[in-house]
Amino acid sequence: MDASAIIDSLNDKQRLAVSAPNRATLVLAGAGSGKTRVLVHRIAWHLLINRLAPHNILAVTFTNKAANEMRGRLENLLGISVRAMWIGTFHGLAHRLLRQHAKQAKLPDAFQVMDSDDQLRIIKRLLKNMNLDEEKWPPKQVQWFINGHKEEGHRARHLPEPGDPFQRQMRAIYLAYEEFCDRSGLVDFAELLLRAHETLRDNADLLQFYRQRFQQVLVDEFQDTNTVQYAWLRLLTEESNNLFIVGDDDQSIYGWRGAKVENLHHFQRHYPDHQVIRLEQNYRSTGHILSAANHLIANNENRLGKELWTEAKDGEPLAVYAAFNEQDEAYFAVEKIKQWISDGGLRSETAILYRSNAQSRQFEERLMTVGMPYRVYGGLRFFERQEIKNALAYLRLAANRGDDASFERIVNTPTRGLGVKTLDDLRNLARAQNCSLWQAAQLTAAQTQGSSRGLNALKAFLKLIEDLAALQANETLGDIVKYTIEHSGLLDYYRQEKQERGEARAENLSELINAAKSFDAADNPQNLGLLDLFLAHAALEAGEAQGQSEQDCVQLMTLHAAKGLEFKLVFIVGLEDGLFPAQSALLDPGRLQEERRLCYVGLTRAMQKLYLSYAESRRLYGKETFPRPSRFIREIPPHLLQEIRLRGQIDRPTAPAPTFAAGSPTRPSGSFRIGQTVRHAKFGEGVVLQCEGSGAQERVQVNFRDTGLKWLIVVLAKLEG
DNA sequence: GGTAAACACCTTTTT
DNA sequence: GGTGTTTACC
Repeated sequence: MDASAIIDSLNDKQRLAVSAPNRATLVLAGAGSGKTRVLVHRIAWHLLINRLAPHNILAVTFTNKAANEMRGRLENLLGISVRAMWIGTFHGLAHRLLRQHAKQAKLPDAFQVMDSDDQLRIIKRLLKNMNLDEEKWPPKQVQWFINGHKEEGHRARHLPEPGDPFQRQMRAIYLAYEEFCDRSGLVDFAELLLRAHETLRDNADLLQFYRQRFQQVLVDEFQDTNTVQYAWLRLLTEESNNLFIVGDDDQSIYGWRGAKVENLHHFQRHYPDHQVIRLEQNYRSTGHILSAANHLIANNENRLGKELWTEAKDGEPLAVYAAFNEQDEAYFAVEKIKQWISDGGLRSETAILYRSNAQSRQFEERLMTVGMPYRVYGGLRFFERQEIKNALAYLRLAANRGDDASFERIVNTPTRGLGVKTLDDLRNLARAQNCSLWQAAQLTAAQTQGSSRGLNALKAFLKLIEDLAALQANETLGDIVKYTIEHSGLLDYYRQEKQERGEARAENLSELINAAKSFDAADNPQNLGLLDLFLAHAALEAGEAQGQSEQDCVQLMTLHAAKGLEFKLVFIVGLEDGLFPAQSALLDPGRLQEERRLCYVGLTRAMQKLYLSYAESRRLYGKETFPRPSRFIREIPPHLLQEIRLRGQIDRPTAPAPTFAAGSPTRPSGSFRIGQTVRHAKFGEGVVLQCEGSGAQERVQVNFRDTGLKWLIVVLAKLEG
């Protein structure tokens, strides 16, 4: 394979990026401009043209999916395996680093990774220990505080002692949390990043080693990096300047969880010699869709600047549908999808995108009634299910008796007569002795006289865990997991649980056994315990929400989840001020801009046809609301939009949307129908929402497009309609 | 220890 | 309004 094979299939800008000289490079890659392609080909270029070995390259992504895709495409392009190459997520790579250098990282060899759920449990336990009221110190907020500081690179001891008593207490909790994690050998997600950074920073020889090893560092979705992630990258590349980043400031939608778009600006300052390459040719969408997206995003400030273009045709205008209410909106979308199918399209080519998960319900119900298969993204993933987490907790406790979090989780699951009383005694003893719950349990079992129910149960539990631990020394991973699930009593416990749910859980448990049997740690070649790696894998890669759904189905997801995907037919629904943009963003210019970028991401998912919809009336938290159409619709030039009606003044033929009957009944006797479009001399155009009274008392409530809700006396208002 | 009633919550989410 | 979680009671 030679250079031409890497270069030929690319456009000029992509070539420029792939063959760029070895110095800091920023590729501003617009949506659908082939950014993964550039990354993959750039790596191939290093291997074939610059003669680098695979282990000289570090490629970082945010999700496992992106990492897997990159590796797959690379191997496809090169026709060889690139196992020696470090391709992975920030967290995965940090984990790998820490495992290999646990000593320098000041971590126990068998340290365990915990997910945010584990973290929250620990915080709750800690608050109880410290006698703090959860009302006053909400665990979620504590978690947010701790993670926020870790992502900024701050340890509790680095924080100045605040005067504010609330902050001071927060800091104290953070300190206690760190202490607990250290003692239990537990590492949370943010800790992986922070610890990896500190380890390199504080071990000169290690840093030198990796700086020499990673001659090229490539980063995907750079706009999503947080402070520590960027600091870590900088540490590795500030000498060589060989940092190749791909990103799009217009698609930065994770500011709320610590991502810093500013890192793009920092990069330009920290690497003064850098080059910038813009990928602006879009291969995904029609001209009209792109034009709409460009106009929308032009309303944002401080952009690095970029305008997408395409050689594709303009295509159809974007359709805008003003639904009567949320059910009507769902009805509309599903009708259009039915049409798409009958025109020969696939369900899997269509996606309904919404701002918040709660919105999926209406669409699911509608899809269900018409019997159309669909798939909702999001929700609990495999390794996050409680039965799985319980099974893992047994494995972890047996592997590491100091893991109090796991101890708490399973000591009485399935129930074995270890109630609140016994546990409280254990916790008190553990605190008094400053030891783990496990040690406290051992002490109790050894010292307490008699044979109360609780004591026997405790002894049995200790024995069980010891047995499981003995097993771990000798058996294969698959057998360890199998035996653990069976002998812990979990399998029986879930089997006898009510019907379907129990069955599903038992099934998941056997799926876990399968996963263990086929777990292949080849990607992590050190001679570390396979079980430890498996457990870390479970935390770092939570798996899919649903199993392989091979079926051709309509795709439902949040706009966030849609990033990186594309569909021929896209619906962006709930385009209402207060919903999208979200209520809390309306008054904050910074957050409003992020909402706009989210909308931009949504628009650019569509390849052929895009529907935008909003409801004129929506039930929100049990209350009827009359939102106004989203400002984002107004930011798209009218000539790109086409208003669609299924109903309205013309006629509403066969299908009165089911909800009209369910809502307030229309009054055939009155002069106006609900949903009817009317015109007022002063207020302009609007839609009738409610009618009441008759004759001189007849009043109608109208939602005017420009001025919002008004009640009008019919005989006075001179409404046309 | 398991169930029902009361209660809080209500963007977005990957690792 | 709907859901998930804590509390109260048997």
